[in-house]
Amino acid sequence: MVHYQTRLDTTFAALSDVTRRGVLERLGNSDASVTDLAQRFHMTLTGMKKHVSILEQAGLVTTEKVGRVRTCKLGLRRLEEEAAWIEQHRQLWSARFDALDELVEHLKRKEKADAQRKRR
Amino acid sequence: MVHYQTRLDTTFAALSDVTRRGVLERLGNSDASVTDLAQRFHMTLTGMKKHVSILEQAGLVTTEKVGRVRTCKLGLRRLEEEAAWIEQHRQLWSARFDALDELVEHLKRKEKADAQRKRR
DNA sequence: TTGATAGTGAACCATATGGTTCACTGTAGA
DNA sequence: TCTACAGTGAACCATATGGTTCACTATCAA
Repeated sequence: MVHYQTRLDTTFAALSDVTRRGVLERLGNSDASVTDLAQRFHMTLTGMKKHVSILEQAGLVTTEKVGRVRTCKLGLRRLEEEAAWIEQHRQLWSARFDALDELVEHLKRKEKADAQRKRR
Repeated sequence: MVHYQTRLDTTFAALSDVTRRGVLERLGNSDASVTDLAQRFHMTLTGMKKHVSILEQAGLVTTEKVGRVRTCKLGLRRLEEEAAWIEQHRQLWSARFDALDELVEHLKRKEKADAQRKRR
C-alpha cells in the first residue's frame, strides 16, 4: 500500500512539470535523442538529462543508448493507476454534486409548496 | 495556453503529495474541519492548514469558516482537465503499443514464411 | 469575565527541485 | 590520429516544499 502511494507520488510529481509533460507529448510524435529534446526545450543537455531520468524513474519513458546517442521513447507504463485514481475521485465529486442538486430540487419543491400553502 | 499549463502544474503538484490525496479521500466521505484533518494525519494545525490552502488554490477543495471552525469540503473542480490529459496520453501510449504489436505480428508472419521457403 | 479551543501568520529549518557550469568519457568521421 | 560531438557526473545555486514552533486573534461556553 505504501508502495502504491509512493508510485502515485512519483508519477504525479513527474507530471507536475511543464517541461516533462512537453517531453511526453514530443515523444508521442516520435522518439528523440536527449540533444533533440534539450534543443527543443531551450535547455542544457545536463538539464534535459535530469528530466529524462525523472520520467524514466516514473516509468513514463524508456531510453536506450546506441553509440554515443541516447534515444528516448514512451515507456511501458500507461498511466492506468493515475487514470483510475482520478476517475475514482471524479465519481466521488460527481456523486456529491448530484446529491447537492437533489437537495436544491427538494428545497425548490418545498418552497413552492410553502408558497401555495400561504396563498390559500 | 500558458494558463492551461500552469493549472495542470498546480493540480498535479497538489496531487503528488500523499497527505493531500489522503485529505481528498477523507473529504470524499464527509466534510471536516482543519483540526479533524490535522489529527487524522498526525500533523500540526499549521501544517494541515498549508495543505488545505494548496488544495484550495488548486480548486480541489473549498472551505468556509463559521464561528471559529473552518470546514473543508470537496471543491468545484472535478479533475476533468487532468483526466483528459491523462486519457489523451493513454491513447497515445496505446496507439504506439498497438503499432508495436502489429510489427511483431508482421515479423512473426515473415519468419514463418521464411521458414516455409527454407523447407522447400 | 475567564479559560479553553480553532485557526492564522511569521519565522525558521532541512531537504528537494530545476536549473546551471565545468571537467570528463566515449564515439564518429575526416 | 585528430577533432568535434553526445552524454555523464559532480558541484553549485536559488527557490520551493513540507514541516515545525511561537505568538497572536477570535470565538465559544461556563
